[in-house]
Amino acid sequence: MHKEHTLTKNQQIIFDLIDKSPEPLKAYSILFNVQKKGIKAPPQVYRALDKLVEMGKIHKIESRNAFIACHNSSCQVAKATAFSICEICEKVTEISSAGLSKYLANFKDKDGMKYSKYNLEFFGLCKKCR
Amino acid sequence: MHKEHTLTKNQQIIFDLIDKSPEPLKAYSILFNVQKKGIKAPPQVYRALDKLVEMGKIHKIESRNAFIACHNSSCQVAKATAFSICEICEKVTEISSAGLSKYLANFKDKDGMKYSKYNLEFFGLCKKCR
DNA sequence: TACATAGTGTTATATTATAACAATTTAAAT
DNA sequence: ATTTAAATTGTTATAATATAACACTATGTA
Repeated sequence: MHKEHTLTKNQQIIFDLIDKSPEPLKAYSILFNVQKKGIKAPPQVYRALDKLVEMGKIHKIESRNAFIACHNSSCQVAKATAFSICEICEKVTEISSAGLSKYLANFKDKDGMKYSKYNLEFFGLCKKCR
Repeated sequence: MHKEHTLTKNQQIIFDLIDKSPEPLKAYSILFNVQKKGIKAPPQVYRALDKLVEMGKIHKIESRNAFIACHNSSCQVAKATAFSICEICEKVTEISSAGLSKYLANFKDKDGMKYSKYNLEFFGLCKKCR
């Protein structure tokens, strides 16, 4: 178990915004929303995002270039992420399934290779959109 | 079984390039490589890429913004993709594991929802890079 | 033929992300 | 407390990725 990270000012501002958002946020949308708090330029946003991702506080949804907060308190989630994405309303939900994460964490390819990290994105229609 | 797609001129040029490449290619790298063949502007490349992805002839590696040819003859691969990515040399391999695809195709989340499509990216070190 | 659909060529621009460098803050170590 | 190293910040500029919009051409089919 590693030390709890304390967020820096910019990290905290940006994390709070993402954490409050019901949907994944894109970097420039974050930028526009935090300009009133003094964060004026893209590198400030991207640096904070990078650190937050490293810490596992947020995750990047690769297929959408957007970021959501992690609500999974597990330490491993930064290295083992799974999401469901609705192709209509774009709602994104982090999947936490012990079965799934166990299966993937133990998955070995043909050469017997195991992996240290994975990201899985499922696509379909959410309940509302069916 | 749907009709075999015949590739159009631009699609064929771009598919051939990707298919011959040992590594994933990025859109602008493709563009530079096909300019001598008369494909001069980004939209021509992106349009061909979009169609090729739709057809399942190539896949996009989301975490890398790059494209590789599908060598999996299965019809389902466009909707069910898994890759291993070496974090040192960036080698990318498409994983074809019946067990894995069966597991994921049948995966249901907490709400009992099934998904029509998924993309999985594993990260680690390949044999050479360990 | 004529009509619809898909593909092409082109210019411009939107969106996403990083390089580079100076200044400041923080943490830790004498 | 003072110094030092490391991390963070602020800033400008620019790179890299991707799409909008519109005119035109090719292809398939009624």
